[in-house]
Amino acid sequence: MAQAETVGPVENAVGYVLKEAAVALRNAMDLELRPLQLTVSQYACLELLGQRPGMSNAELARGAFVTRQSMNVVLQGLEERGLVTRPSVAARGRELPAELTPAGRDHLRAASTAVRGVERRMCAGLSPDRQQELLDTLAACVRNLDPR
Amino acid sequence: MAQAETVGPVENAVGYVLKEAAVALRNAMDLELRPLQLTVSQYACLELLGQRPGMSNAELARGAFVTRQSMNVVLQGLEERGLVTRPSVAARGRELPAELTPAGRDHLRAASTAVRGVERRMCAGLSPDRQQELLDTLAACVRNLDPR
DNA sequence: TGCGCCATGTCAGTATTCTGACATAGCCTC
DNA sequence: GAGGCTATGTCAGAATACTGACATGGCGCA
Repeated sequence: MAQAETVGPVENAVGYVLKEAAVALRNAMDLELRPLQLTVSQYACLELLGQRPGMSNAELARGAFVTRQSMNVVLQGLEERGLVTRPSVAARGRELPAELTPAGRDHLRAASTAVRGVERRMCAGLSPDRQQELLDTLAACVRNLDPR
Repeated sequence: MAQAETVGPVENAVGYVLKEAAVALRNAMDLELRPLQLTVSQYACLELLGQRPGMSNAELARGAFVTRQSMNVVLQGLEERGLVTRPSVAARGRELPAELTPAGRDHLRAASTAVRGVERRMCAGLSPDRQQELLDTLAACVRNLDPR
């Protein structure tokens, strides 16, 4: 729309569009998860536990890109609702391996379907090759930023 | 690494990697902007104003993907530090067009350089064509999610 | 064995952002 | 001109995530 000025409009900056896409995805997910009474963070926690039961709080935090403290709040909420269980005492070290309850698995199944629908909608019109390249390119960006 | 289970590991989901990249970028930007005493939101506000002076609070909020209330807090902080000015009364309607002060322009120049360095690092090893395709693909994702 | 080092869980406080609500100004239609 | 509609700025409150700090458990090395 507008002509490039000194350095170019923000709309053409990779970082800007990346942020825009992430926000759009989050909003769309939030909308779909609201009927299930789940926040995006809570869903992320359930999904991670569904794919790898027994993850500790710290592992879940790293997997969901939040701090241990934040993830602990999420876990407490899920525990109170009976979707997740954690042993009260650590069997080894200090880690408390979390697991889904049957109710948690049910919730996850519905949430996972909803989220997968959002992803499908987001990638509509993109060929499998193009989707794979998006995945690879984003992974390369992460690697490039990771070291420092 | 791990074998695909029922639906595949999260690491292969577009949404997951998108979030990962957005977080990595935000952290990297935060690290570069910290010496300048700027948060990412504050930088976004300055950058938008630098490219289009006179934007209102609501316009800036949309441009930075936050609410009007959040952007207002950001603007107040920048105003107190003398980086941004706003008229005390609206000349037309209720909009208060914001503009950079000379000090704001100086800050923006330094911040912009730093952020551009981060983007360059993020896209290191990606051909111009690949960068453009990333931009286009992300824009397509945004469009696909936007309607609803 | 003893020590330093790192990771984990947790407590407390802070910061940032959001949702909800309200009054007001411009615009459009009747 | 009157009324509805939308957009804007703003106030208040809640939710969420963060930083800082601490004690504890496992691990490696002298």
